[in-house]
Amino acid sequence: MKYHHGNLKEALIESACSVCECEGHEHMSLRSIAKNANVSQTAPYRHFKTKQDLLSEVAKRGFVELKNVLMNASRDTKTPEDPQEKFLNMGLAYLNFGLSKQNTYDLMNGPECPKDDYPELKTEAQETFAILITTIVELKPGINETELEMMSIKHWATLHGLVSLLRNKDMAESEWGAGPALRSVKKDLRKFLRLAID
Amino acid sequence: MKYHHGNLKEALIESACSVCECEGHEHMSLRSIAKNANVSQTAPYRHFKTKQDLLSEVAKRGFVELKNVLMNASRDTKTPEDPQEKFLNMGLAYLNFGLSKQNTYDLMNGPECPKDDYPELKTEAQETFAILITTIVELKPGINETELEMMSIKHWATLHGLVSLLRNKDMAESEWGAGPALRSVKKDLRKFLRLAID
DNA sequence: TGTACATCAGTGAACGCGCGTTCACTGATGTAC
DNA sequence: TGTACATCAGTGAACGCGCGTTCACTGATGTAC
Repeated sequence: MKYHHGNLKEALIESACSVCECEGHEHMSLRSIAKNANVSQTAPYRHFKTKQDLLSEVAKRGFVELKNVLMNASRDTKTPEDPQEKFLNMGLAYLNFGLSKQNTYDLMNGPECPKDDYPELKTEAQETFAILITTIVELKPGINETELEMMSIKHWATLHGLVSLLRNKDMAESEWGAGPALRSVKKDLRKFLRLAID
Repeated sequence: MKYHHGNLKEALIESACSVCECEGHEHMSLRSIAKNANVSQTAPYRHFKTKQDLLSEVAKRGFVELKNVLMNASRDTKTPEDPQEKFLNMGLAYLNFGLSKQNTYDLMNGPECPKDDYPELKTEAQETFAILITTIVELKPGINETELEMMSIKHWATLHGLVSLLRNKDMAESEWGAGPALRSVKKDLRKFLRLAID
């Protein structure tokens, strides 16, 4: 170990991203992030003014990744002339991200990093939403402004809500009520999404 | 103040409910709940084994209230022969609950009170979901099991997701992207729900 | 009805923990001359 | 090229806070005789 790390800022962000997924975003302490980067607990203060500054970087990277995930899903669609299929793939990619990066997803959407305090974070979040809208416009060409807004929110709410329901252990593992339903939805997400998007 | 309170258990639960809404469920400390009930910080231990036991009581009451809210909405529908209208009113009632009792809503759906550890809480949660299902069956009579499951999850996810999106300050107050859309959805929730339920 | 006593329902002090942050410091680096 | 020195990027100790929980206690209540 050199005394001067060389690229500690980057290392801390990566450490924070990893701690976030492993420990959960509400258990991310500056101490554990520093320790995980093999550095003293006060070292982060050379690179970030506050803990929140570091967390917002994690959230920002989350949006960058989600944006890429969505764009890739759209690009890789076998039948690019079929906007329905395109949106379906994007929806699946969104769900997949939300389910595999749960804690990051929460941090991105939670109140811990107020987007008004972090312009870059805000931009990334907005651009992510923009991808969704763009695809919906393709889905229903000629849609008017109000309808477009409603459709966007509707689809987004469905995806967002589904992420939340599917990861709810209490529900998913229940033998009654929501449990079986959630399991059968999970078994064929594509089929479910097709129905949800109509 | 008498030394013996008389009904401290009930008073503590009510205090917890009020602290939950005022401070947020993640800031509920046993100390603040006790203080809010004008009692020493250790008094709760005469009535609850752990903090979690007390919190689960708050969540349970949340479900009881939500259940009532949903049943009332269904019962008070002017045109009981119109299941669509009935479901619409229930949806609005659900949204209203989620938006006005945000912290309780989070506690109910969050991981703080694992439902498997609190059978009564689990029962209440399941019964709440059951009301939703029942109404959907009326909505589409003759619907088969799988479709029913999908419809339930779809509608529930939409409601759940919308609660989350609408209370997101970052989004709702944004001047770009989701902001305007969310505001226009909020302005006419009924219209939005009609579209979302199709 | 009066009293001794077990039990119940409170109390304040304290423990031990983890946290964000500050402080005075030290070792490494780079640059002016 | 060598050296003095400013600056940078780390360090460990400590502060102050809030938390859940435990402990030994005390005041109030109810009940057996």
